[in-house]
Amino acid sequence: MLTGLEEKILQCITRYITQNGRSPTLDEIGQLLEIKSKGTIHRYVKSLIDKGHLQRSGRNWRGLRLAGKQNRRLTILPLAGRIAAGKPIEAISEQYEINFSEMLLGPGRYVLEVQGDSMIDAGILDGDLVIVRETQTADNGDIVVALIDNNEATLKRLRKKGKQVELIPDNKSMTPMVYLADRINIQGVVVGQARMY
Amino acid sequence: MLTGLEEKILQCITRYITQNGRSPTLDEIGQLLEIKSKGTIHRYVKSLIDKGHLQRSGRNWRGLRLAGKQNRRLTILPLAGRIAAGKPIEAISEQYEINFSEMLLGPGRYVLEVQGDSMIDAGILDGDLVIVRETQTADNGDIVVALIDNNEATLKRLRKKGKQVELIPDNKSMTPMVYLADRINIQGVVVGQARMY
DNA sequence: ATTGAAAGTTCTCTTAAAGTACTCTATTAT
DNA sequence: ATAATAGAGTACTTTAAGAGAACTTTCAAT
Repeated sequence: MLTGLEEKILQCITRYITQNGRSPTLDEIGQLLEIKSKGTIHRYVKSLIDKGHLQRSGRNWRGLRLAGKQNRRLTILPLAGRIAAGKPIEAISEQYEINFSEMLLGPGRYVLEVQGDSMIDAGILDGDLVIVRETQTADNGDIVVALIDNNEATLKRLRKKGKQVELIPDNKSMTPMVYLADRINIQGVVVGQARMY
Repeated sequence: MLTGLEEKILQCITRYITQNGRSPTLDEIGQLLEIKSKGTIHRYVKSLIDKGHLQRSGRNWRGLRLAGKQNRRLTILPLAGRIAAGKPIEAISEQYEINFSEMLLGPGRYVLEVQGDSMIDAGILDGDLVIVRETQTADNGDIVVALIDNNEATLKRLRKKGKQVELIPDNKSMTPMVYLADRINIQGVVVGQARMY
């Protein structure tokens, strides 16, 4: 069970390591999180180590490692290999693991069932589920949940053009719709898609 | 047997946890349910713990956990409603929940990464993940992992025709392949598909 | 090898927030 | 009438979070 700060610090360290390839110092964590006392940081880093989420390699500076102990588990399945949908090629290769919780977890995630065929060229079919991360902002090219005139929601690909916003269906037989930016509210961006047979 | 308030509080906590990934504080529950006294909330939370519907992990803040099956939680997301990919229609409906572990868990499940475009008309794109249930048998129309001559694996839709087996790519520009039944071994059927952006 | 700055560790002190344990009251159904 | 349910409120305890001082260890430049 992690407290709010422990969670924040773990995330911060994780991000730092993936970006910079080495762990941050206590002071750097403090800077990123706007906490002035490295004593405080140290306390929580230590408790993260105790709880098994981090490891310290020796006593080096920047010696923190991610341990990722219990994080996974429920949403992990063996990734058995690649399979050709084109020409038949090799089947099972090495044992890997695929972590669905990365896609699913995190605050502000929810699921929508898709109705209609407008995103069919993006492989999102009628009846599919999309996992949405709540946010007000999105980048060009993102698939977004957009609210039009605070009243109708739709799933489209986003393109911003100055004061205009284009909502583009990924379906050759449909045409993009253009709106003034203030008519459109982004509700979230699609971070995953799933289908059950 | 739960009283009305106990029921409400349990629901409230369940929803909060599935949405935010951590349990609410007593005050937050009170806010959501418009009850001013956290003493009252505490009384009912306690009785829910006594009755076995909730657990408290240590004495932490936000330390409530849903009892019962632990399977849940990580693989459950709120299903917020349907969204039109065609014409914009209504957004959020009632609060439902979608359980990914149904799709993911279970014996003999594994994941394959799809290579190639031969199932593109079924909404399975290059790079997608498919969740496969191991089995030797499959029905007509199933998407299967088929082993050809005990040597090459491929992902195709199945059609059995007497002594022949047809492996059909869901791609207009590709042609089905026909084999004698004894050259084909079914390895599994696709029960799910997922994609991460 | 020495040394000083940077990083890590161990404390104490403080405050705000959350949880717990009561009492008192009102309503409702048996 | 009585017991169960539901709510308000008060007082108290515990936990989370932060500041900062004092200390030790590591690293790199000389």
